[in-house]
Amino acid sequence: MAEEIEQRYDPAVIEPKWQQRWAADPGLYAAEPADCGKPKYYVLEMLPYPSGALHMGHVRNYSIGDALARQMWMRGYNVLHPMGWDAFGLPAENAALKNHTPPREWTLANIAAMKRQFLRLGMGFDWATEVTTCMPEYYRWNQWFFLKMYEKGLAYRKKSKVNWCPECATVLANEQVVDGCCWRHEDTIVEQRDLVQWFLRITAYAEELLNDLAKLDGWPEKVRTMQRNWIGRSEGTEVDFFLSEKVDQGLGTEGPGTRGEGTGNKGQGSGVRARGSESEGAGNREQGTERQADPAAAQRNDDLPMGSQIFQRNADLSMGTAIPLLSARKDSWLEAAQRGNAVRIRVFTTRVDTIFGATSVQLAPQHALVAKLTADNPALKAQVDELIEQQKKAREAGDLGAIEKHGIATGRVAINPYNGQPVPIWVANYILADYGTGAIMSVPGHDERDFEFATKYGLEIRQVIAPVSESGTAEDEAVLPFVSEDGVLINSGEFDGLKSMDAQMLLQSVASSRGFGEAKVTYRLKDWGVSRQRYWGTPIPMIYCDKDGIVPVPEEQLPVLLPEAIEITQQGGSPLGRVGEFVNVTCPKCGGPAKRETDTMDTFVDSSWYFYRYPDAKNSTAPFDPKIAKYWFPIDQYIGGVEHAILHLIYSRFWTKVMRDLGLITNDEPVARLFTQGMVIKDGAKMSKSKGNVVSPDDMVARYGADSARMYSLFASPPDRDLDWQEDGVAGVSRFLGRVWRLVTKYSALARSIGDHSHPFRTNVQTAGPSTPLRYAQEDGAPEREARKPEGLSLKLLRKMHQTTAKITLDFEGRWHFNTCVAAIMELVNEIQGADAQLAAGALEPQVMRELLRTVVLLLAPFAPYLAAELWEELGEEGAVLRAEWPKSDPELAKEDELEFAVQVNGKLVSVVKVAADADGAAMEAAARADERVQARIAGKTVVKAIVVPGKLVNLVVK
RNA sequence: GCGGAAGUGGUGAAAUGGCAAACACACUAGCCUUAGGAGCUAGCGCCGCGAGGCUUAGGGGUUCAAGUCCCCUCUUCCGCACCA
Repeated sequence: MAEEIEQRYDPAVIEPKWQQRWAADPGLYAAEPADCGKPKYYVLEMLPYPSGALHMGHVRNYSIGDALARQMWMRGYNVLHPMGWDAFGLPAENAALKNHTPPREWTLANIAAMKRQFLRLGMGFDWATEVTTCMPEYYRWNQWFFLKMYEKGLAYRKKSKVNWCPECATVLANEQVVDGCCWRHEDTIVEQRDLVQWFLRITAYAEELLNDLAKLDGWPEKVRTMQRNWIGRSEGTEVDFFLSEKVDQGLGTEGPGTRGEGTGNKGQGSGVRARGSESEGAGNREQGTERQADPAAAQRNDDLPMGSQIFQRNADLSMGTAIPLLSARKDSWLEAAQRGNAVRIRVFTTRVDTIFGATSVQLAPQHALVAKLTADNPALKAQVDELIEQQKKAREAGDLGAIEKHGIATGRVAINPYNGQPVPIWVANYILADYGTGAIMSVPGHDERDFEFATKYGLEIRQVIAPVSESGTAEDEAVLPFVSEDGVLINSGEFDGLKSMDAQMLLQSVASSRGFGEAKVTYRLKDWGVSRQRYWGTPIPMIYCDKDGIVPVPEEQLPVLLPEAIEITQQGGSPLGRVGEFVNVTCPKCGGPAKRETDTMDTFVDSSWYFYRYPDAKNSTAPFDPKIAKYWFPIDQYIGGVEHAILHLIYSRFWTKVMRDLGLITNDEPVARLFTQGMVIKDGAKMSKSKGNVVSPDDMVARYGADSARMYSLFASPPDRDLDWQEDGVAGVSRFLGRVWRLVTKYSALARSIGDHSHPFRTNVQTAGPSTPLRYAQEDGAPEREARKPEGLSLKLLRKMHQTTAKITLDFEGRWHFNTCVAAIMELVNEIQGADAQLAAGALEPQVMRELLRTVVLLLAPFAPYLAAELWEELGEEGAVLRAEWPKSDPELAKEDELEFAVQVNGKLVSVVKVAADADGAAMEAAARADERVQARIAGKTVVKAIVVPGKLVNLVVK
């Protein structure tokens, strides 16, 4: 009786037992040195933030990575599988406010708690290489990197408009603003503030970050697309329009930064006029003309060689002659404007070929020139302020794209440098100050947005691109706006007849040679603002001296330690600013009194390079040894949530390139293969406290054991899809593991009874390296034996076993459908169990039984490590199952000797027929025609055609 | 609006263009009794007593053959969104 009770699968007994044994063997999950002779495999899961408890998303993430790591160990690789803590960050400060626990204490306690969870889950991490980013041993290297970047001009300070989260009381990077709100506080609208901030010059690598995406063929296309969009490269042209009057004698050659005082008086009342102009059609053009202050511009028509044929219409472009001719031409109005230092309005456009269709210039409300133009015109300024307000509201609501277009005519006029034509200057709420130059030329004939705007305000719409007909000639008729770049220029003076693309190049050359523009590549990506006005982060190692200005902390003085025992508040700027002994230092240059930077670094700095630290985690003289990094990098497989597709992964790529240029590493990219797993959801919704649908891993482990929780998270759906957590499913997996346990314990004595552990039924015995997984290998030292062909039940079960092994091995190689892997093991176990009556009667030789049970345990080992360890021992095997050799599938034994195939008549399934496995197509067809049900279907009809797919099916087409 | 992914039983899901629904969950019936979050047997897409027919969001197409490929529509999720 008592014995019977003991014979139940009880993870609550098995798992703690093995957890203890593993804890006593710290080398178990340790990677070996580079010269171990094995191929390396670096498998990494994204490190968690130590919030205090793991959630189901973690369990899933780490179950995937751990299964992979374990399988690679079994395949003989030198596996690095580390873990660490993304330990800086705001929640620690919030906790400090709430509970009066110092952030450090709170964080370390959380780490301890979560580490216990990891250990209880049986995750195979090498804790000897643990990295905790809030420890000085780690963050000193953040500071070191910062100094290196400062030396190379990659870290710089500037005042700028920044995203400010009132809830966090700190600045956010662009990447951390989601729909106008804080990424941590979805309901908190991000404000814009002017602050002096430290930036990392990620834009210096924009081109490489973009181009190298092409190399990352082991990354999901989705992530690459997201990064491509985020970088947002756009090729175009910057062109100066000239203000037809001088705003300020002394200045005016800059674009958006133009300074100067508006003359003001001329603009008075123009805003009112703009509204009135709606009914005037093209009247604005006249308005511009009459306001022209530069007499030279009035001569434009005489200056333009409208009829001259610098190159022939529709003829091939001859740049070589065209450029010098055009460049040498002298337009008196242009010369006058340039000589007179006329104020330039620099616009960015990707369609400079449409510039003859520009019928206005549109400025962002926050464009520097707008302030000058409205300085003496309160009415106009009030209207501009309204546009700014609209833009701000739209930005906050997150739907800048849906903003209703509003604009105001300034009453001023700008001159198109290509033809001297005046166009009115407007201010519009759909123009962004921080993209391009903050100003555009509006071409309503060939741009959707400009068309909408021009229609609304009655601005002129002029067609300058004609679609090309099939015969290659220009068609003058087109529905406007015609936005295609597949067209030829019309109404564009001497450029008429050029193809759009050719015209872009030519117009660019003309602009640069005549000094009013240039080709320009613009990125959406902005430099990475890393200053945070918070305490719990890496102090920025900079000192401000009245005499010497900005002075970097000398390298030998690192780390700049975070002071302990300070009061955390969210008021009055950075908490460090109130710690006198931290702030007040002596200047490293002059020895005089100076002050430290009191901002800390964005925590994404920590996670940008933490994985380089793992292989050399104890290094106290460098962030890591380049030789060690060279061996381990790039990471072979990185696994994490898709929510890090932009932030973490683009920063990490940037950091890698910087480290490469510092000579620390040789790889261009940190990660060869990236896998983004799906979310864990419950009842169709993301788990969250507010929805009350959170499932705790501790609960699951307590009720069903770690193996069941882990295996369910792999079984319930393929890893890239979302997983719906159903507790009944966990129970089902637990029952399955119970069946395995009963099966193995029932026959383990039999399996153990054989002293000779060689395998009687291996047909193509040969030694195989880790990279040839499907080949068969003999166990170490065992003598080769004569192959025997198994029969009957042995054959049936061994065949299933070899088929299962092949399927799972293949899945690990790439497809990663671990759900069907688990299902396959279930099928195998079901089949063995289905023969239990025969097994109990002794139908199998002990060797076969042993081989079956042994293989089941080995196949289970990546998914249910505790049970596998227990049963491995139960089978009398020595050593860790983790280091046992992954089973090899023997194709001979996996092969079926009977073939079942479908027979269709006119594509409809009629029968299923069996033939010998080696039957050819003719034999299959004959067997198909002989089948009764098939006969009934084809009787009295003619078989027109017979499609035979060997090994698959026969389809008889009849009439 | 643009781009991407997805849509299959009561549920999670499976299926290199070749027998749709493997493996589980839930459910139903029966057995067992150590009455368990246990085990075993059988059933379980829909219609139909049955023979048989129908079925992968809806509609079209390609093919001997389509859940799978192509086109259109609908729905859900994700990303991007006046980026000039």
